[in-house]
Amino acid sequence: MPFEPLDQYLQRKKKLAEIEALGEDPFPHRFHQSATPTEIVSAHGSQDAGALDTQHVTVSTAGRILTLRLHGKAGFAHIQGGGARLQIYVKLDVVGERAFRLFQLLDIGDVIGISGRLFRTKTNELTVWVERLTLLAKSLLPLPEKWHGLADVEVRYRQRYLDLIANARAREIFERRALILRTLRAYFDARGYIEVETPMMQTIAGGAAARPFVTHHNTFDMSLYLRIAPELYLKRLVVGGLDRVYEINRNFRNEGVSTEHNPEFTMLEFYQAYSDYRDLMTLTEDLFAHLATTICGSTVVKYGEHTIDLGKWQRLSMREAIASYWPAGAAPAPTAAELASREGPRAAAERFNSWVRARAQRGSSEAGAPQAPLAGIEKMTHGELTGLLFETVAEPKLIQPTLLYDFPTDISPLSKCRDDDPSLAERFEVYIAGLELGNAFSELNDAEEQERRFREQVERGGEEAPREVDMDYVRALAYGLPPTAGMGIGIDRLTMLLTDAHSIREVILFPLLRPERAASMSSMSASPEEISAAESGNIIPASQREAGSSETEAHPADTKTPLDWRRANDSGQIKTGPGE
RNA sequence: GGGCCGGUAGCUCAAUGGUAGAGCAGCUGACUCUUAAUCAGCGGGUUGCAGGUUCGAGUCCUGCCCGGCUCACCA
Repeated sequence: MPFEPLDQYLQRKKKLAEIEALGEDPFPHRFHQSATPTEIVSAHGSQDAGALDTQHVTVSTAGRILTLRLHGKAGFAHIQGGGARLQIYVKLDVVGERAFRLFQLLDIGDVIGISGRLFRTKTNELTVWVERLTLLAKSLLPLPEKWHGLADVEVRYRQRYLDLIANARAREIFERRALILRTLRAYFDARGYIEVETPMMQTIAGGAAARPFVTHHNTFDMSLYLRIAPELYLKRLVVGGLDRVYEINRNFRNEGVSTEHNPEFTMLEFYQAYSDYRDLMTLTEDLFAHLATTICGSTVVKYGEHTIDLGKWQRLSMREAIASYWPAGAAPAPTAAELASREGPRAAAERFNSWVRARAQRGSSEAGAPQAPLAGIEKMTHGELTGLLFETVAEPKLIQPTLLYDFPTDISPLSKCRDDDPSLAERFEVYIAGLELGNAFSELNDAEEQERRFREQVERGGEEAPREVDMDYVRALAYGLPPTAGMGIGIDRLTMLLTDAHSIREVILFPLLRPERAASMSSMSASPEEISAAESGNIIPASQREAGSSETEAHPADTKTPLDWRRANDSGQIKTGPGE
C-alpha cells in the first residue's frame, strides 16, 4: 500500500524498478560487516592521513544513507550505523559503471553496504574510498528534512523510528535508559537480591491507590485487572523465604497523562527482610550516588536550570516541609506542632484556600502559584489533608535530593506506624527536581491490622479504593512476614532525571497517544488508479488524481477503510461528534 | 474536563481582509575532494474540518478535530 507523500513514494518505486533492471537485488538477505560505522569511527577517528595510508585499512560496513552529494562522475554520502556517521566517497572509475549507476539511483534513507579503504579528504574527514557498493534495503519514503531534523513532537512519538534516525539525542536517551537498568540490576544482584516476575494480570488490583485497567479472560470467564503495583505479590515472596527480591516491570494506572505520567510506566520494587525504612534511607542515598557516578560520571547532574548533587541529601519531615515552604502570602505559616494537632491541617488548608480565593479576586497571578483552591477538603482526614498540603505547597520546591518522612498513617495503608506516634507511618519518599522518584516504608506485617485497614479502605470506597479485600495476602501475612522494608522507584522519572529530559514521553519509546484519526489514516491509502499507475511507473499529478478519484474521496470514512472506521467508533476511541 | 498557544507544500516557516510564497526535500540537466555542495530549469496546496460574516477569508466570528504547555485528576 503506497503511503504519503505519494509522489515521492512512487518516484522511489520507479528507482527501485530501475535498480532491479540493473540486475541488483534490492533486498538481499545478508551482508558481512567487518565493523559498524560507529566502530570504524572510534577505531580510526584519531588517525591522520599518513597513518591511514601506510596501514591501508580496508573495511566492509553498512548503514543508512543520511546525506548524498553527487558530482557527476563521483559523489559523497554519509551513512549512519550504530549511532555514528561515516562519510563515503564513490568514484565512477573506481567502482565501475554498473555500481556507479546504482549509486546514482540511491536516495537518502536507503540502507547500503560498502567496502573499501579508509582515507582522509582534503578537508581531513575520515572517509571510505568505496570499491564495492551494494544496496541492502530500498527506502520508499523520505526521511525528515536535514536542516531542522525532526522537530514535530507528535511525529517523534508516533514514529519513534524516525526520531531515532534523525535525532542523536533520542538514541542517547534510550541507550542511557538501558544503562540505568543494567546498573540497577547489577546493584541489587551484587547485594543478594533475586529478580522475580509477578503477575501483571491480577484478580484484585492492590498495592496502590489507583484506578486499574480491566480486561477479561475467556476460559475462566472472569474479569482481570492490569496491575497497579506488584507490591502484594512481592511481599508474599518474602513470606516464602525469598528475603531479598526485586522486580523491574510495568505498572498500569487508568489515569490522565502529563509530563510526569504515562498510563503504563516502569517501576522497580524491592524488598528486604530484617530491615526497616531507616535502612532504606541509607540505601537510597548510596544507590542514587552510585547511579549518578556510573551513568553521568559525577554525583552532580544538570537538570534544566538546576544543578543537583545526588551525593548530598536532606531529610525533612512532611510537616517541616509544609511549614518551611508555606507561601508568604498565606501567612501565618503553620508550625509542625500545629499540623500535628487535631484540627491543624484543616485550619491550614482553609487558610491556604482563603488566600488563593482572595488572590483570584484581586486578579494577581504569581508565577508557579496554584490557581485553584484545594478541592474536597471537607471530607478529608487529618492525614489526607497533610498529604495534600505537602503536595501543593512543598513538593514542587524540593529540587535538591530530599528524603521526606513522617507520612500520615491514614494515607499509608501498607506501612507500619511509628512506635512513638501511631498517626505517623515509617515511610519516606524521594524527591528530586520536584519529581517524586521513590516511595519506601517499613512493611506492615500484622495480619489482623492489615485486614482492618483493608476493610476500612473498601468501606470508605472511592474510585481508587480496592473493591474487595485481598484475603490471600492477609493470609500470607498470617503465616508470618519478617520485619521487612520495601521501596518502589519510578524508572521513567529516574531516567528523566539522569538524561535531563523534562517529559516522561521523552524517555518512553512509545508513549500512549490518542489514536491517529481515521480520516488521516485513509489519506495514506491510494485509489486503484494510483496503484496501477505506481506499477506502470507513471505518476499522476495531484490535480488529476483529485478529479479521477473524487467519488471515493468524498466519503473516505465510508468507502476507504470502513472496517477501521467502525471499529474505532465501536470502541469509543474516536470522538465522532459533539456531546461526547 | 478548564485555561493558554498552535495547525499554511513532504519538512521548517512567510503572507494590512485583495492573484498563497521562500528555503530545504523531490524531478530534469551540468559538475571526479563535497559536507546546509554549487549552478540552470520544473513539478508540488481543499491554508486541520464544518458553518458564518463579507463583493472578496489563510487572515474576522462560531462549533468541532488534532497537538503542545498548564491546571485539575494522579499517595
